[in-house]
Amino acid sequence: MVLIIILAGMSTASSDHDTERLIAARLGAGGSRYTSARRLVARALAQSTGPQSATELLSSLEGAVPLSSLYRTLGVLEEAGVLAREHGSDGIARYELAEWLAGHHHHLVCTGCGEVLDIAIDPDTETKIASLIDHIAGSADYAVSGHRIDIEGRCTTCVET
Amino acid sequence: MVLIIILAGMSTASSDHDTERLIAARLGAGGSRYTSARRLVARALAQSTGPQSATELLSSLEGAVPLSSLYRTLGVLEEAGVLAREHGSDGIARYELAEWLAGHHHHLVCTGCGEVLDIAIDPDTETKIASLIDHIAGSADYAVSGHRIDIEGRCTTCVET
DNA sequence: TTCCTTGCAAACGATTTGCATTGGA
DNA sequence: TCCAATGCAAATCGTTTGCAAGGAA
Repeated sequence: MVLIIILAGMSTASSDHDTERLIAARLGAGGSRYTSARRLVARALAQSTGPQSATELLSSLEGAVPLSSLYRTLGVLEEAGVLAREHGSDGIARYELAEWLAGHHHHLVCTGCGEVLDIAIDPDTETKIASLIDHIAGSADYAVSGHRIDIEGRCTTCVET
Repeated sequence: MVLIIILAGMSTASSDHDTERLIAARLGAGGSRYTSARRLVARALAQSTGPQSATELLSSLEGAVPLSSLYRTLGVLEEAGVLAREHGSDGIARYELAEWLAGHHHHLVCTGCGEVLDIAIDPDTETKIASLIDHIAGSADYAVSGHRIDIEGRCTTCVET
């Protein structure tokens, strides 16, 4: 039996605090400040259930960060390795905390509405998959550094239509 | 031992011919014609080693198809299920033959230059991975319909820098 | 004749950038 | 004080669309 866990963001105060400290340090190392706008964006992403687009962040931040600054913030955080950017099937960029902050996980993508959910596969299964993929590294003429698995399907809302 | 095969496009004349016939039928069923522009695009994609962007296609077609028509062609072919569209980490749309034409495969993505290579994992490994992913379907509240695996790494050119 | 298709140019929307202003160490 | 960060407006760039002309059945 394989278990998957829907990740619902950092939940304990201590891990939140930890994350903040790690981000501040990472930014500081690059000569950047952990300003309030950056804090707001990082917190919003730490609490989301999946990658967020700039527009989605804009509305959840309720105008606290103007669009151009939001993009610049996302750029800085990505540059620093705090965020990972990806593009869904709609071509819109979505951001989430990098794996070293959020943990290794995969995505459940709804082919209907485009919603993306973070999922963690149970360690045993993850180990098996990782080992299969590692084997592949041996035969590819590539310096393999990671993998990403998207599972496609329809969410409970979209499966009806 | 796990083998991977870099797919270099349809190579035999018979399978080329087959592919053309299948595409024509698929388009015809939807009331569309398999015109010369569409033929050119489909052929270019059938011969490529990985998904191609509109711009890349534009240059490989050497102006035979103007940009707006190219986009419309890609749209029609995607709509008909002949092509699959995806977005790489750069956010640019890339197209390739749908799996029922090209076969099930995964991608080797260079994190340096963004190049994407189609790879087929040997059937044994693919079966193992597919079965693990199928198991996941059992516990997710999603109607799972497929999966995609991207293996990230650096190609021989980019690994040096 | 009747639709489908094409191609130019204009429109769009997500993202980026120039530049003057603000703010934190 | 000094350099990073901000925010507005304008610019980019991939992509889409309106519309009139061309082409196949």
